[in-house]
Amino acid sequence: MSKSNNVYKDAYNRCLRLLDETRSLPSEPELGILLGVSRTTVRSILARMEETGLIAWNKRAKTVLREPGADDFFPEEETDTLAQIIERSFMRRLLAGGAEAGMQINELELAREIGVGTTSVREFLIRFSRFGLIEKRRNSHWVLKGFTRAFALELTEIREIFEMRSAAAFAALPSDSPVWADLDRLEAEHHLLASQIATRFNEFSELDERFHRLIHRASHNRFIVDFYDVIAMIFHYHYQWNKAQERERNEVAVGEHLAYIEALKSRDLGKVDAACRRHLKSARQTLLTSIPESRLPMKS
Amino acid sequence: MSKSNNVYKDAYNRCLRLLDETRSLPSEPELGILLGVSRTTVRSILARMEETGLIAWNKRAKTVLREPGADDFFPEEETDTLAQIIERSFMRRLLAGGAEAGMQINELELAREIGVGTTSVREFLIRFSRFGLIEKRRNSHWVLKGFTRAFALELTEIREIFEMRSAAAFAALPSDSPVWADLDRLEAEHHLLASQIATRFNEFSELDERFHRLIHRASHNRFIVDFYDVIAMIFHYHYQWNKAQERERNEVAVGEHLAYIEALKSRDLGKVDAACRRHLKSARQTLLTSIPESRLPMKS
DNA sequence: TTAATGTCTTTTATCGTGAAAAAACAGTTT
DNA sequence: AAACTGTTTTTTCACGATAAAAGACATTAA
Repeated sequence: MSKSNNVYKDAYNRCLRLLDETRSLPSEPELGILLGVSRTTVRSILARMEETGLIAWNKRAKTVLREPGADDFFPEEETDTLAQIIERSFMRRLLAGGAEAGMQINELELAREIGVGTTSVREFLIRFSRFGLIEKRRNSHWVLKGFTRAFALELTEIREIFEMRSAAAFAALPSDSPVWADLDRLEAEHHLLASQIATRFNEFSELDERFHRLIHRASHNRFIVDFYDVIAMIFHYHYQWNKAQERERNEVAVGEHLAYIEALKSRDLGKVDAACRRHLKSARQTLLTSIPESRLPMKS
Repeated sequence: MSKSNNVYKDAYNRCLRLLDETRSLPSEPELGILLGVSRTTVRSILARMEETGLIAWNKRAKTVLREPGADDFFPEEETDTLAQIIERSFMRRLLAGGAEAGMQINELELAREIGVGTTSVREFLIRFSRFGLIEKRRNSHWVLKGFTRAFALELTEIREIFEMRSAAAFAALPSDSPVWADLDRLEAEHHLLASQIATRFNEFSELDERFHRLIHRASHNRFIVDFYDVIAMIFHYHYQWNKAQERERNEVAVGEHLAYIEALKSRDLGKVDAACRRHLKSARQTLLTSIPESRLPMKS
């Protein structure tokens, strides 16, 4: 097996959902843009839809024949990228404990264990290395640096520097900038979530990321924007891993975000500074408490 | 051809230089540590040295028979890593002009042009992407963002934030920290270089990097330390590219470094701040003047 | 009994290959 | 003519294979 057709499968599933809404599908190029894939993939999708009797396809005419059922969809797990599969698998091992700092990472073993080629694992590790959790020994193995207290502190230190700057830049944006409308929209979403926090608390994670990314974008600095990838990745797995008091934590965070948004809208730099600082401090605290007391570092 | 033996060749060359200094070589493991390679490679080196009559090798006895001549060395270009070759080639194209922002990068074409496999090019591009000069379109090609004025400004903005912090942390280090000795050594090297600036000005680049890395290490933050890789990479090629007033520029920079070192040693945060700021400002200026006026950005 | 050498095994670095997906080209329809 | 469909070419993605290099194990010398 050379390359999985997950792009096709994922796009196919998304296309199925489109079928509910219309009587006939748009042109091939239009569908390509809609689904974010090439026309080649669109045509494969259409071909299968015709085969399974979902649509009648003749040149421009693509008429919907029936509503898609549950079996028409490809299984979720077949729509993931190899990179996603490897990352998930790797992070599970990393967070599941037994991953001592200083431990060496074996490409071949990882590849075999996950059931993929070594090239994909190598490429993943190279991409992943920018998160600061692993390091390469020249001409030799990778070394795990570990998800330690030190890591969390270094990460949050930079995060705080960057976010304070971005927040200040955000507040200084002219009032006709479109970001204010984005902020209003996010504020409304926060209010909505706050009112339904008891049942929807687990949706905060995604809102959190969108909110902070909006702020970081105001820095107009690619290094600051890109650094948020590190934070997002860590928080993503952290949220999945640490479910203790999740509801309470998220409720507090929503409140902090609302105060932060309020401060931004006031454009008062002092207030922005204070609100931002308060939120970042509690975010750091949350992250730190989830990290087990570090064992003694190994001799390298 | 599957893998070049540049590790062996490079280590061989370095080992030849060792031959001048002694009558007999140390044990295999010791040599391995000295050269930074495995014993397997050491044995290949010894085998060849025996073959070419450089040494007599019998178990522990490795006696030098003759001084190595110029032809004993492997050609310099055969000792480079593939990664280095690709990087150089890529940077040449990037800096040689004709590399408009927005242009797409073709892995296959690059690989063919350099004469290497696509895997190596892919891995290079992934590693290189953290420098912020290129970006990947999902499931598709890479896009060149260009070595523009905006890039230089974003880079220097972060550099300045990080270095000011690191410098302050450095100055706060206890006097029994070994870094002060390192600083003294670097200061002496600066003085020496200053006195011979007319002929050795091109050696500044390397000294510059060592000096700044020493300071950044005081931050004890892997993200700050790692970020210096971006700066080092840019300055490395910048130094090679922009030879205008090289001597003058470096002479000024050496002076600034010496003032900066002086300030650090005084441990006076105000002085450190001022000296650091002055140097970073002129470094930014130097970088900016070397970038051609940016053309209008392309429509994406 | 420690530390070296000699030998064998495992892992990394790199390539060529082939399927998936994108992109380019050519011919049609409106 | 503009936008679409049909067809062909090119590029990306991922694999298995192989030489270089590292590492582990067994043996021998000091």
